[in-house]
Amino acid sequence: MELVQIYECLCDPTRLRLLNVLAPGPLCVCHFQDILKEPQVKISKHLAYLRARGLVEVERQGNWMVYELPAKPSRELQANLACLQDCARENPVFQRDLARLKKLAPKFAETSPCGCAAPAAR
Amino acid sequence: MELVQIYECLCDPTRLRLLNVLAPGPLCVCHFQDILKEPQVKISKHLAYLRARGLVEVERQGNWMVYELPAKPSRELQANLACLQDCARENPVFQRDLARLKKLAPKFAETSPCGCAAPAAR
DNA sequence: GAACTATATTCCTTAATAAGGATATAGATT
DNA sequence: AATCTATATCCTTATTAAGGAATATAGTTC
Repeated sequence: MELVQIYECLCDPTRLRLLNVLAPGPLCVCHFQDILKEPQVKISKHLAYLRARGLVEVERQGNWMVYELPAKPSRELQANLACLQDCARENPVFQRDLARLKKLAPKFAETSPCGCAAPAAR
Repeated sequence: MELVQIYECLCDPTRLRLLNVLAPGPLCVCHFQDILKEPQVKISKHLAYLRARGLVEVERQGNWMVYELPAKPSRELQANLACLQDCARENPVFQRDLARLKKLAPKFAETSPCGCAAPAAR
C-alpha cells in the first residue's frame, strides 16, 4: 500500500513542518533552515526521507537544491496534502512557520540567487 | 502536535485495515481476526496502540472487547478518517476487507453474544 | 586549481516499533 | 472450584528511525 509510505512521511513533526511551508511554493534547504530554525543535517535528512518516498521533488539550481511538492501527486497524496493543509489552519506551529515564511520571503528573494522564495512570496 | 500521533497510527498497514473495517460500526477482536485473517496477538496489540493514542475506544461486553471509532473525534482525527475513507475507496485490500465484513456480518450476529457486528451489517 | 558555499552522506548512539510465541488475566459456564 | 473463551501482556529478536558530529560532494568564484 503506497498509503502507508505517505503516512510514514507524515508521522514526524519536522517533516510535517517541511511539507507545510512547501505548500505555497518551492524552497531551498537554507530557507527551510531559516524558517524552521533547525540544523542543516536534520532538514536535509528529512527532505531525503520525503524524497525517497515521492512526497517531494528536487531540482538543482547552481549550489541550491530547490524542493517542491510533486507536480503530479497521486490521488492519495493529493487528498492527504489537502487534509494536512486543513489541519494546519488551526495549528500554531504551522501558522508560525508560515508567518516566518511570509516575513522572510522578500529577503530570500534579494539575497539568494536561486530565487526559490519568489513563488512563496505570492 | 496531536497530528503526529494520528499519523503514527496510520503508518502501519494492519492499523489502517483495522480503522477501515471499523468505519461501518463497532467490532470485537475475534471479528477483526476473521476479517483480516491475522493472528490474535497482532490484532490485539495494534488495537492497544490505537487505543493509547485515542484513535479507538473500547467497551467490555462480557468476554468481548468491543472497539469503535471515537464518539467525539477531534477535528483533525475527523478530517483524517474521512481522508482515509476516501483513499480506501480505490484500494483493493480495503475493499476486500469490507467485502469480508459484509459477508460475515450475519454470521457474527448469530454466533456471538456481543452482537457487535449488528451495526456493521447495516 | 584553491577557496568557498550549499547540501548530502556516513558513522555513531539511542530509542521506538513490529512480530511471534508463550503465558497471564478477566469473565462466563458448568 | 474447574474449565473454557476472549483478550492482553511479557519476552525476545530484528528493523527502523532520530539526532548530532564529522566528512564528503557538487557547483561557483576568484
